[in-house]
Amino acid sequence: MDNKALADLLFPDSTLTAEDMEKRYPERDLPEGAAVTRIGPSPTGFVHLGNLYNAVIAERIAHQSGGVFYLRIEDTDNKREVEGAVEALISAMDYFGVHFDEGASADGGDNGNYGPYTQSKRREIYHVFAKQLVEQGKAYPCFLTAEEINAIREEQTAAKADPGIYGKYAEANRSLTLDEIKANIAAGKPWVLRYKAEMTDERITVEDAIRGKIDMPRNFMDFVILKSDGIPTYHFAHVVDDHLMRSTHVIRGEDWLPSLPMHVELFNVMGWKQPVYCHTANLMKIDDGGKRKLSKRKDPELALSYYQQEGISRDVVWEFLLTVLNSNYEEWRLANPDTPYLDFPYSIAKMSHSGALFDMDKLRDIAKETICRMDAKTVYDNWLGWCEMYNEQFASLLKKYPERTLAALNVGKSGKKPRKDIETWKQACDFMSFYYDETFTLQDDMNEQASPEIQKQFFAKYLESYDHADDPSAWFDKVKAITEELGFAVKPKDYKKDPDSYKGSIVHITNMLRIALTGRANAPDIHEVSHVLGEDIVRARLSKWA
RNA sequence: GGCCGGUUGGUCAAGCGGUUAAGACUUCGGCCUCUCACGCCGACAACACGAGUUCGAAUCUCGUACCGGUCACCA
Repeated sequence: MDNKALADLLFPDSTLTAEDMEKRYPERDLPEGAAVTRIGPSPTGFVHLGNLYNAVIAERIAHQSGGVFYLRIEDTDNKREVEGAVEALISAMDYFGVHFDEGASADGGDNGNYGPYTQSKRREIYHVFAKQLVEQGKAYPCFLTAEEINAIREEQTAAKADPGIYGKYAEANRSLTLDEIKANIAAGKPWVLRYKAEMTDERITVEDAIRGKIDMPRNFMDFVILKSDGIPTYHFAHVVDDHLMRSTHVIRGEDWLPSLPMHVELFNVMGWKQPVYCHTANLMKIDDGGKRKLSKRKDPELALSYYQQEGISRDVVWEFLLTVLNSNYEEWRLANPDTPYLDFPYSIAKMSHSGALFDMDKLRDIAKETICRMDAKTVYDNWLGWCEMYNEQFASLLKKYPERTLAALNVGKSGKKPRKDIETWKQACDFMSFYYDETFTLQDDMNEQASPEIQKQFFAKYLESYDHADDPSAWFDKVKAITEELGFAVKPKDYKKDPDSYKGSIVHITNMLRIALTGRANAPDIHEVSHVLGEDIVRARLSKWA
């Protein structure tokens, strides 16, 4: 077989050479140890937590080492493509604070010198190397139809052989003569380009940065490298792109592990240096008592859009991901409560090998903890940012009452034991609603605290003696005085011991105040809340009951 | 089924041949307290199983079981 002639027949338009490519995409000029990483999502329109999970790892590895982190769109499967998916992806990544140094951009353009960063635009690049493989006798056109392949598979299944095109099953197409191939092509028969593998029972070992040594059988499959439309499969595109874009580390889910031998094979035959592979564990979820991979159909919390809609802060998601990703993150966080998470020395070696269950309780705890550590202004800005997207009414309230809101966000923040009231921006809108007349609602029943007559008496007396300038202890002394006057126990314990001697306890009295002021019996400190609201609102809300 | 990966409390996990087997979340008690939240104290609860190596194994080896992934002209 004249390989050169075959290559020209198959790729008549491909005139560039591998050397041209090497020149066009030279080694990157980076300091020693700088990592080049990427994410390579396919634009299906659904951005999920796993995308972010791997993105965070790749971003950390690159930026922590002073390297480059880029975005490559892997759209070699046009059947799955969804319009607007790239924009959605970039904006989601942006929302969660993952920024690319180079790569595809939302407007369809490119950023950086190693592009195009969209695989569908790299056709001629792949063809250069595909042609080279044909010339070297390492690849051949295959005219097998889907039916023929199915028949082979059935035969293999019956014989308990490995399914696939290899060895004797590949013979028919491997041994086609140049003339036969010419005739097939002239007849318009579609063909794919297959890698010509050696039948072997050798094994390969790969040093995975997360899992350590991995021992696998060497590839013996004649896998497809170019589909009949001339577009490469993932395997071929991955190897060509990561070489040419000079990736040093490939971070991807563990579901790629089984195809690793193909990639190793390609890197070897091309004579290229393998990147460091980092196969991450998949996030799992409990379902019917069993563990399973998170699925986009069944698990809404898998979609990144879920976190945006719920108003789960970017920082919360990072904190959560980092605790899941790096086993020593929590420890570090405890020791460095005020250090930004980007200062955490992330390490691949500390990653878990097994799939972590997605734990909503843990996320909620991290959320409270994280937001609690933010100062009021940061909370305000983040919250407002979310409201502008998802809750216009609240956005306008926050903008109308910035000072009151800031003061409200500072309630219970001083001291060693700050309150942890806010989990999500959505829930914040609910929790904080009583600070604004526009959203104030009565949620608890005043009559559960005392009879209407006592309510009237109490509020009248309270208003009468109310001095907005009182400090907390002066204020509370007055409350106690009224409590006693009305025949209520000043000490809750006294009432508990001897309920018949009192009409109630001070708890009932203060709860009335809370309900009048906040609409609910459970709320932050009354004195503090009163001062956030201001004297006018306090008197207005209380007067209704007097 | 073949290949690959994984297996420490309910969940996430530390552990790297000698530990009373950390810690966090959850749950449940209790304390603090004008409610709630916070905080504090405490409790429950784990090395999948079986061999082997070793004076000694959660840690090393082998096997078994279970869970997961993957076997496309999808990524």
